[in-house]
Amino acid sequence: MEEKVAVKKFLEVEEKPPVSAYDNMIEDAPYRTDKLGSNLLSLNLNNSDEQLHEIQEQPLNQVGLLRIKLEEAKQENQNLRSLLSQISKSYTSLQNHLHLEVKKQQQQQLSDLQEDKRQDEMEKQALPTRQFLDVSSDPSPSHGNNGEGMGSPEKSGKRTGTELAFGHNVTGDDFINNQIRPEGGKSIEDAQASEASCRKARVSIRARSDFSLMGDGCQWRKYGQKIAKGNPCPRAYYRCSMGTACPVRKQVQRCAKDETVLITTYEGKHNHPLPPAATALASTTSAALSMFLSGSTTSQHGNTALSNHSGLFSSLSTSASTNLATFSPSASCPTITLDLTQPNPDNVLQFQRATSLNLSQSFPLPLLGCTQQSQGFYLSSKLPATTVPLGKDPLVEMVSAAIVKDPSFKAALASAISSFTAPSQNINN
DNA sequence: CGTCTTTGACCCGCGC
DNA sequence: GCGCGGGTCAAAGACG
Repeated sequence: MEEKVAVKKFLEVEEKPPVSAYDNMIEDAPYRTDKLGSNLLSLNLNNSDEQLHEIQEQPLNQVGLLRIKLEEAKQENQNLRSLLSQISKSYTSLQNHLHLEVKKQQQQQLSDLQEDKRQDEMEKQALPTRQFLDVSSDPSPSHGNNGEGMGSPEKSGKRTGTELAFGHNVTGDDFINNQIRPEGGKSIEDAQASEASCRKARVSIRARSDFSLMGDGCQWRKYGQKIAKGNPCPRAYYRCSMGTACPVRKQVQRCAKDETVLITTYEGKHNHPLPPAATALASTTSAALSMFLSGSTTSQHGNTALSNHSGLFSSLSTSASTNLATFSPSASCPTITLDLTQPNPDNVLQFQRATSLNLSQSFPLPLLGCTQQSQGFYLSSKLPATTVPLGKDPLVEMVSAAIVKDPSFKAALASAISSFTAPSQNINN
């Protein structure tokens, strides 16, 4: 009887349906691990002769059924063990790889900085001539004639993307302002407009889900619902209810073409601390948006920062070509759409690489209130080649500590990730 | 009784 | 100016 319960309990863990592609993956892993661990333990404990004898006294069909289930559980147990050892191996090799790449990256950054310094010095030497040319061709007040000397007023404007990228105290808004400022008389208005658009910018996530809401770690209060034109499915409006007067809103709507696809659009900036699950999502989405914003700004203005982001941007652009991430820079409200309905894991990883790169290399844009640079999905065989050292991020630190401490957590995490990378298989089952 | 959801009314921006 | 559509408000009802 106890064994029956144990088997049922064990299977219960596997039956727990994934809520959505994005749904509290990390949050869920410890739960699954705990459950799996305790269930495996109880299975082992119950697998005694005494228990078997007890089972033999039961009607034949029940015993047979239980035996089959027990065999299944044993098989599952074995699978988990092999998975665990496999993951341990990959983890070790990944860690080594990461250390190597981090070292490489640091050396690269150092040489880049030296190169920038050299270029700056050369530009300073050439400046008198250029300034003369600029005054005749460009009436912008920011170029000379402002009585603040040659170098100083341009210092903020002339900061290269590289300098900004490694200035850790630079906010997203500062970054954008700094990028725009050197562009002449309209710079301040441009910066303000950019700031406003940034505040209004939206991140839209498409994910397959049978549920009417995507679990994102935040608490939401519904304040309206509307049938939008061209879509029979109603659009629901939610406001964040975690903080007092938090300005963050989200819209949830099913896709008109495919009702299994849930489109969640976030707008605004949280004014309160977020739970880890929400932080991970917020950082991922804001990183994607910030990259697109910086990419579009730089491409418009032809700033030097482009060279530093081109890799990231092209990487995301490639994603865009596979419909993973698209950007609609509508004048009032730029929106980035992250499509998590694509089953190809390469796409997911590609985006992952781009976002983590951007987060670590450029700046933490707190669009959705992410003040920590926590990336949710770091464990993959295609780990980004260039990231901040593991351990700078509290969440990453926590996860890696958990991995080291508790091997079963690793297995649970792996299964969570595999369910994430193959959403079409798992979510709808 | 407090909190949350529902839903019709209202506001506002945009295009014609 | 008018109509349309998206977004928000707020009263009423549901629920625990």
